[in-house]
Amino acid sequence: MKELQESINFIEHIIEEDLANGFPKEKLRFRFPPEPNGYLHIGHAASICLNFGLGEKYNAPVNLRFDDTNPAKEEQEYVDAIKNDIAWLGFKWANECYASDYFQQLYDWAVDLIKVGKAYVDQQSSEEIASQKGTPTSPGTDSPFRNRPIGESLDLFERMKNGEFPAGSYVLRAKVDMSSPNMHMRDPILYRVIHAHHHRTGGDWCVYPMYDWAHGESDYIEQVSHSLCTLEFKAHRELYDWYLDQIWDPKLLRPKQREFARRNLSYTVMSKRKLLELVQKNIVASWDDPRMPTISGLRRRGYTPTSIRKFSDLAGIAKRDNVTDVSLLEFCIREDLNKTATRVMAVLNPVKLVITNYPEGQSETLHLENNPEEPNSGTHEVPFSRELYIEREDFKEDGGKNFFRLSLGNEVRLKSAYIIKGESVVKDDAGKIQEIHCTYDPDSRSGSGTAASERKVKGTLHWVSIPHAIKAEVREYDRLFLDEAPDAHEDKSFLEFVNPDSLNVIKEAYLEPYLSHATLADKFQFQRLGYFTLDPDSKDGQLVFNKTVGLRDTWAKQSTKTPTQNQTKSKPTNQQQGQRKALNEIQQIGKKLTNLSGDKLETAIKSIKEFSQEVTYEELEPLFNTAAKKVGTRIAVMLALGVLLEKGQDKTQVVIDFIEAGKADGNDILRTEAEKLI
RNA sequence: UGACCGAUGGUGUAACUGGCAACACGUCUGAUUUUGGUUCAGAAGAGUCUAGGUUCGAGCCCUAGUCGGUCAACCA
Repeated sequence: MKELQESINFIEHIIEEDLANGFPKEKLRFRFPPEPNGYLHIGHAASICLNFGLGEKYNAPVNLRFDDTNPAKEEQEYVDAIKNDIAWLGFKWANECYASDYFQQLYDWAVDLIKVGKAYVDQQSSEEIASQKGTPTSPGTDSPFRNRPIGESLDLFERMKNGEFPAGSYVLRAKVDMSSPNMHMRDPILYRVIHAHHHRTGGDWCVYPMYDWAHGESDYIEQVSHSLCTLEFKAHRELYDWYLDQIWDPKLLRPKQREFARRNLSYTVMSKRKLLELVQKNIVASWDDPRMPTISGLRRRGYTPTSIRKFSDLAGIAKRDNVTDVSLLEFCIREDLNKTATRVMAVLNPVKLVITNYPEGQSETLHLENNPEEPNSGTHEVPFSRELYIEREDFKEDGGKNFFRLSLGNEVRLKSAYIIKGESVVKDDAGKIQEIHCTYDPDSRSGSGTAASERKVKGTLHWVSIPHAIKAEVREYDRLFLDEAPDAHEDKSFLEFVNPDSLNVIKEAYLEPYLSHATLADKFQFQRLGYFTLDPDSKDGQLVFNKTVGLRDTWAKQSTKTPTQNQTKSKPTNQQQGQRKALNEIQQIGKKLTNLSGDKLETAIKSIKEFSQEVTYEELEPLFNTAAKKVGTRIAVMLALGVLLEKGQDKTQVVIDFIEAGKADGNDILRTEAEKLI
């Protein structure tokens, strides 16, 4: 019996291999190392879920370590936000660490490096240092201070630390290799002078370690076994290892860095710098604007921790560049909310509905299921009366066959209430519908058990009772960018693709009164519309709801014959195909040829012949060498050759040889086609 | 014109030391449904960037290309 084994990613493969090679499981340890200079986004969630997920899987500790080595950019506000986000996602860190906790140790090690001649103080300008660095294709040159006496470097470094020099005046550099093909090895800077207030160490330090120096050594201090980071740090690995070599005690664990691809999401950007720009330019209101791909933005939008973790899980971890479709994220939140959200009714674009045979002044209390997916979720009360609001889109005077909603002369059910029939409309001078008049079947009340209540009608509408309804603001969101990968255009700024209609505010929506008790923690499904949650902007009596995501809507998809998403998506593909050369088409079709038969085979052969009209002999000839086993391609080439011969191509020896080879082949189709060309 | 990564349906990932290319999203049918939701049943869609090679057998191995990414901050 085959066990259905859950597939593991390449990082887990590495860990499994280490374990298999004798690495003790109890020494596994991970870390999530954010720099507190911005808010976490859905891309970070991939890293968080990877590291903490590994911790859960192997029962290993995971540290939260703030990489706070640059006081100019980092703030306590970000530390707090990051901790909040990770905790919200449901992860627990073993230790809350800071690179700044290790400043003294790092400094001491740096002094040791100087003492053994592996570091020196340089006093050139950053421009000079940069120009000496060379380029990826040409080696660098040594700094004139590279061989400064050890004692002098020691003295200068101490004075740097003591604040005797202005920022930018001196740096401490590692003495590695100025001609290394790896730019990071060309005497990288270990320390620079910065006079700025640090969020934790205040004014204690005037020198701050660079990333490479701080990061690997922090991993070592914390005895992190697997230090996982994104691909752009791949080139840093050599330096990471070199630094470790200088201080590593073989009795202790030696961390190892491995890299994975960062996660991108379609129709948004995923870099802190760009997200910050959106905030600063007021394109969005804040870091937690519900349109932002930040964890805080998604939270405010109504996403749940479960949905984000599920997304990270489904999206996976690998090493190639990627743009994950937002539809996967949307699937994850719908899946979660479908199981958990309380069903309520709300009308966003109202039109008045009058039930003419329902007694004026009367009202009654009906019961609405809280969640049909959850049998024990109970019901809540919803008032019903003679005058209701329904969605304007839910009525058409003459709906036609495929319109399942209310129209004149037709019956629909009002959700959890009665079956009604459209009778007439009242319009204003402009022809806009003011009221819809209908009659109801008093015996059809939902749940009454009568035959009338169990009648089948085409559609069911949501509604709210006008005299009982409460008003609220509802904010609907669309993708922030109109382009699938807004920051992938070399010639254009991502800002050019901002969607001007990403926010739609409905000032007056009508909700059933049950929603007056909504809290920020509640998740609702506005029936037939989508999932909604309360926004923190809400005040007493002034509720504001955010639309998290709409329900799947196959009807809208059918009726709007221009599904924008798919069209924009398929366009480039079509263009590419349109531009693809005829020869490539032939090869492509040819590959499958041997798997086809009957009509499909005929069609394939026909289209190969069509494409052959656009192929020159010069293009085709190289394919005569196609390996014998690639029969499909050879058949395709044979077919194309046939077309060229018909057009007057000479039968050279090369051609004859190819045909003869075809005649001798074991494949029937190839033989037949070859014989036709004798 | 260097070094290092990467390339599998529209998208994201699988395929343990070579053995019928799998899963999810998305798309399309049909059934069920007091949400045009959910659920259920099914379908289409790639022969694994190209060309050679090794092998009984290659997405996995070898060779040569092509395309994409990363690397020259006193950022991380």
